[in-house]
Order: sequence, then C-alpha cells, then structure tokens
Amino acid sequence: MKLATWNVNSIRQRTPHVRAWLERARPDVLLLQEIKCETAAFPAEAFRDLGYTAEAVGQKAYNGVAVLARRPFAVTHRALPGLPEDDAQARYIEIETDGITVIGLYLPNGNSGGEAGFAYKLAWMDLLAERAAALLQDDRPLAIAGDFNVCPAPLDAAPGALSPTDALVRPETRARFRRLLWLGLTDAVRALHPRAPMYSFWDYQAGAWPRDLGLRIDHVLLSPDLAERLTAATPDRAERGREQPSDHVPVVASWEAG
DNA sequence: ATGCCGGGTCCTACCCGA
Repeated sequence: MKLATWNVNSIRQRTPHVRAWLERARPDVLLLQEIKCETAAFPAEAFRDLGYTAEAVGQKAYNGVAVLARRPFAVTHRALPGLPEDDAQARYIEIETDGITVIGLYLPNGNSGGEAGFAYKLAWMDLLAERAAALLQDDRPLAIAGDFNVCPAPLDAAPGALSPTDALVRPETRARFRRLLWLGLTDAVRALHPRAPMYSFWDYQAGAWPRDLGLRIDHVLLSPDLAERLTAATPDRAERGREQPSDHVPVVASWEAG
C-alpha cells in the first residue's frame, strides 16, 4: 500500500502537476488539500484515464480536500465528527478502502483570526483526537494524513523560519499533536528518519526554497498494525523545484500488505 | 520588516496562507 498526501494550493492551478506526479509515483491513494474549489468543480475526470476515481469535499476559494484512489472506496464522513453542523470549512474526508480507514485532513492554520482563530485550531485538534481514539478502538487499520499545520518538534522547522509564538509551533499545538501519538499512532516519516529535517513545505517568499528554510507540517500517522509493516516514508522534495509548484510537496508512506 | 509570493475573489484591491 502506497499512501500520499499533498497540499496542492489550488487543484485548478495544479492539475498537470498532480497528473504527472501520479504517473511517476503511482500511489494507491492520494489525499489532496487546499483544492480551493467547490465540490462540483473538482476536475475528477482529469485523473480517470490514469486509473483514479475521485471524491472531493470543497468550498469556494478556501480549504477543500479530496481523495484519489485506484481501488474502490467508500466515503464515510465529509466533516470531522463533533464539529457544529453549521461549520462550513471543508477540511476533512474519511474513507474506507481495502479494509483500512483513511482520514484526509487540512487542519486550521491558527494564525489568523486572533485568539479565536487559534482556539478553533485547538478545538479541531481535540475533536480529531476523539475521532482517532474512537477509530483505534476498532480492529480496522487506520491512517490519518494531511496538512496538520503543526511542526511537532524543533527539528521540524528551519531555524528562524517561524516566530516562537507562531500557531504551528506553540506549546498548546504541539501538546495536541503529541496526544495523537500517545493514542498509539506513529508519525511515519519521523519514525524512519529520526534525525533529518524532512521538510514538506517551503514558503514562496524570501527565497525559502533555495535557502532550504522549510517546515515539516504534512504528516502520515499510522495505527500500530500499519506502522509495523512500514517500509518507506518521505517527502518528495523534487516537486518543489518544478515550474509553478505548490508550496507543499507530496509526502508518501508505503507499507507491506497485511 | 507581517512584506517579500502566489493562490483566491464582490475584477481589482484586498484576504489568506504558514
């Protein structure tokens, strides 16, 4: 099983990049974030000839997530369970495929909207932990992947790339990410690469890419049964060097069949 | 230096990202 997650920063701008990457990498499942289009406008047909079917959860202009998969899958949730019914932010999709539950998410950044915006991020993370705990009660393997907007530890942010008060590194944010790990989930990239930065994002500004001032904020978390079979987990840095790239690169995790 | 770039949209100056 090869699972990938990629914040594409507008699927309409990045459809050729995604197509080319799918042809090269051939993941079984690709989770997309920041599609920045409404659900009905997602260009599902652009990936069909490559063997992928698509489901999107979108909204106008902001956020938006999607799943591309080569095998049949069923969408089980189109919003994070526990959020208010009137929360219209498109940040969550949950599917079942091949006996595995897969969550694709775009976690709130938490830097806009002042303390209320940060509180929304923390509340979202609390609900995610509740959902993860509930799913881990089942025997079904679980993968949670996406743009978490969290640098879990100092190694995950280039020195000077962020203020210590940034929502991506604040202690309250990191504590909630650790809670996910303490539930029994494994951070796939960090598990296989304990010492290297393994950035997944470089800002468009200030020469962040040529200076390698990156962040590791896109993650794949695996339940114990999947983590035991993990064979590879890495960001695909080459994507950041292409023409008109997203500011994020795909993060890919592979494990052996159970 | 919260602007530098690059998406988006009430079409064009402004919001948002991280």
